[in-house]
Amino acid sequence: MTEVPNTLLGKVMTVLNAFGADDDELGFAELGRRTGLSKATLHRLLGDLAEVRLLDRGTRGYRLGGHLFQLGIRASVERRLVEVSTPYLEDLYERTHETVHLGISEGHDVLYVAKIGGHRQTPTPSRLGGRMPLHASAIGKALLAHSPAALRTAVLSAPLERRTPRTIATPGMLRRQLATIRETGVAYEFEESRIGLCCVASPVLGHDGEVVAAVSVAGPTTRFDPRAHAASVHAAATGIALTLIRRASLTSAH
Amino acid sequence: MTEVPNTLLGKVMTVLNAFGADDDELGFAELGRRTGLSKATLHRLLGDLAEVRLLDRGTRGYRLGGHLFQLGIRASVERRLVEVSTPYLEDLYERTHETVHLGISEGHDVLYVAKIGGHRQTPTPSRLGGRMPLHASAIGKALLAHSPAALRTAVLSAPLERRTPRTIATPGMLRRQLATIRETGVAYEFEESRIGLCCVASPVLGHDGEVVAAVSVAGPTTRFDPRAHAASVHAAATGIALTLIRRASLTSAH
DNA sequence: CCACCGAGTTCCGCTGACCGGAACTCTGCG
DNA sequence: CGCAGAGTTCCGGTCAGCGGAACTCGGTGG
Repeated sequence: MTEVPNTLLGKVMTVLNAFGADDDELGFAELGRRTGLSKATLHRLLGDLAEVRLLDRGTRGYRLGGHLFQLGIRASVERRLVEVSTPYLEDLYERTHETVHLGISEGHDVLYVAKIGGHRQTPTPSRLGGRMPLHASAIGKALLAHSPAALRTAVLSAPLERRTPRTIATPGMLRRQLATIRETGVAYEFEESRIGLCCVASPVLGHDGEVVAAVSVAGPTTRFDPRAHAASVHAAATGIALTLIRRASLTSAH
Repeated sequence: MTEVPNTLLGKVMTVLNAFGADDDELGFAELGRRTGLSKATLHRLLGDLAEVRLLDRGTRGYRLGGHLFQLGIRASVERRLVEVSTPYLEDLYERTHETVHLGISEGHDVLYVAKIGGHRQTPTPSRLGGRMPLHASAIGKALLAHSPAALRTAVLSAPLERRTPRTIATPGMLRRQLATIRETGVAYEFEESRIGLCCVASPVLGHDGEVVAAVSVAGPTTRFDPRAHAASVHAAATGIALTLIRRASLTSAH
């Protein structure tokens, strides 16, 4: 865990971060366990957070509140990314009719920030707001390959968690793949995050080459050939990148 | 403004709420003006907020932080709504090729929570996370018509802000429209939020008739006939409602 | 060159908001 | 009935947070 200063804000963040991507509602006791706060403190804090709607009271506990959603959707950098990307993701979906993702890098994980997949989408291990280790998915590898060296060595020197038997779990193998990805701008994944699932991904690069996000298309191993869609994914990622840069230069001009 | 208790959390919310949907970055002084906090307090608070990434430091000030985005995307109720709705919105977009919106009711405003519109989308006055008075748009009227009587009377008795010359600004007229909408389940708008723009909207109702959200399709007055798409919009809204209810009964079963 | 202004930062002593241990209520369960 | 786990309330001590004031810094104009 990260070092949490003993301040109100620190406690607030501890509570909010106690909610994982898959948690719907958490009860008082569960939150107590996860945060390590004393009952009295936690009780008061939860009450206060609910009052400002950073948390909502549910039937069986608390959940992240509507106000949080409202604020989050306004976070300008990410919103801009989502707004700009959406049309390209739609295109990509219309072309492939497979599940399309947009993810950003957050710590040693991918954070999924957008997803388009139609009604009969192939089950992916991703949820909006969900996470996946960087090394265990196409989108993650695309991000990682173009990340600063510091992050890459950090990930490579930490143990590589296996999500499936096919997850790349040896640093050497991963390092070689990343080199290839950095050259080609395309990352593949064959059942590395979930059995039965294949992906292609491509990075969205900013105006001085730093990686901003990555786009991927995922489909079932049986009928989906990632290579067939590499060009489309790459084109979408490039399109997003160009639009972002154009927008940025417009606003900073004034 | 709402009464803000003199507590840290209260100040935090004051600061975060100082950011409007259109604000990108706000400077120290501007935040001081909007929040009314003393310089010393504000300075410390901003530093702390930046440290936990509820705010990010930009080149010319502060903006809502990445952590906020991450938490917001996890707020379960809204995330579920977005996840369930997306496929239906995609359908609607593929069918109409016009800008599609999803909005929820928040105070006396619509809050736009999703938007699909392709590259050449017609300019709408909405942004993701943006707001619009309930009475001044199709999506707002759809929400309002199915809202609890208390909200309706509150909106009807407050002055109805004009966004264009065609905005419905007389309570009588609005009340009559709302009655019709409640019967038909379809709301129209003709240049009431923005000149040149027409909309159709339909409410997404929960399992005991309460309104959860609303869907709309918007297009330019010149080539867009809202009536032509009423059925599609209504179908999408109903589809979302059914899926939401099905999901809810599944989780509450266990 | 200085005087002025607005933006942002630092200092410091006072104080009440926040802390957490402990005692309490309220369930459901065997 | 007694116990265990969830959640709530009480209360005195203390330190995090408060804000006035004095400061730096960069720009502007007289």
